[in-house]
Amino acid sequence: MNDKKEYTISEAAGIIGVSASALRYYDREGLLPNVRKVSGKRVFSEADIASLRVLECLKATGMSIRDIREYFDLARQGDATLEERYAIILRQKEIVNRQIAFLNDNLRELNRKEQYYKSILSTAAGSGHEGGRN
Amino acid sequence: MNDKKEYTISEAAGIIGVSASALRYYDREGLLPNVRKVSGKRVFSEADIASLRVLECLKATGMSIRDIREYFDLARQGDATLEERYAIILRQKEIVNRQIAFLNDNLRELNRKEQYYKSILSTAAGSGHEGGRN
DNA sequence: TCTTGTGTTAAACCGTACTTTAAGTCTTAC
DNA sequence: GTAAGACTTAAAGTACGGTTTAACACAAGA
Repeated sequence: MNDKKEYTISEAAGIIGVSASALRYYDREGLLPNVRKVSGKRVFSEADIASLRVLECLKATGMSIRDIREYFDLARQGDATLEERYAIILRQKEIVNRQIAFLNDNLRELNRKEQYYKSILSTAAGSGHEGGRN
Repeated sequence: MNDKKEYTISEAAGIIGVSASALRYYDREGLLPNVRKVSGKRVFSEADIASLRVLECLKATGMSIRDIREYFDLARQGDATLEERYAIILRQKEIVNRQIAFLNDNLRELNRKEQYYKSILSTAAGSGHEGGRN
C-alpha cells in the first residue's frame, strides 16, 4: 500500500542506468534540488526518480546540463513559468526533429556507400579498382 | 574543361562548413593524408573535398575521429580492405538506425510533456496546480 | 620598402560531462 | 572493537574535439 519508496544513490543509479558519481555530479550542478539529505546521505524519492527520467530524456536529445538546470529551475518556480516551459519543450521537439532529419540524410549517404561497396564486391574479386580513396 | 580545381585551406573550410583550424586538426590527426603541401601550404583537390564530405558524414553519425581515421587508413590500403570497409558501413548504418529510434522514443516523451502543458494551460489560468516538479 | 593577407607550426588552452582519488563518516556484522 | 561496505566531500584528472596564441614565412600591391 505504500508506493512512496525511497532509494539510496546507488539504487537510483541502477534504476536510471547512470553511475552514482554522475548523480552526485548532477546534484553539484543543481539539477537535483529536491533530493533530501538524511544524516548527510542523499535519499531519492519516486518524484526524484521521475525528475531523473526527465533529465535523461532532455539530455538524450542534446540539451546541455546547464539548460536542463534552467528548465528545472523554472519548474520549481511553479505555474507562473508554465508557458515558458511549454515553449522550451516545443523548441526541444523541433531540435529533435532536425536531428532525426539530419541522421536520415546521413543514413542515405551510408546507403549509397553500401551499394557502392556491394557492387564492387559482387563483380568478382581481383579486377583492379584503383583503391586509395574513401 | 578542367574540373580538377584545387583549393586553399580556407576555401575548403568554406565549402565543407568547418573552420580552417578544424581542417588543420584533422590533418594533425591523420585524417587528410592525401592533402598535398606546396611550398609548405596545404592544397585541397576535389578528391580531398570528397574525403572531407565522407568525414563529415561519418562524424555526423557519431563516429569518433579515431575510428574515421582507421576507416580512411583501410581505404588507402586498397581493394584488400573492401569487405572490411563494407562491414564498417553496415555497422554504422545500424548505429544510426538505433540513434533514430532512440530519438523517436524521446520525441514521444516530449510529446507527452507538450500535451500535459497544453492541457494545463487550456484549463484557464489561476487554478492552483502545485508546481515545483518537472 | 613596407604593409596586408594568407598561410604555417607547436603548444597551450577550452568546454562539456563526467570519473577518479583521497580522506573521512556511519552502520551493521562478527 | 574492529573490519566491511555504502555513503560523503573537495579537488584533481580524463576524453573528446576542437580553438587560440605566438612566432614566423611568403606573395602581392601601394
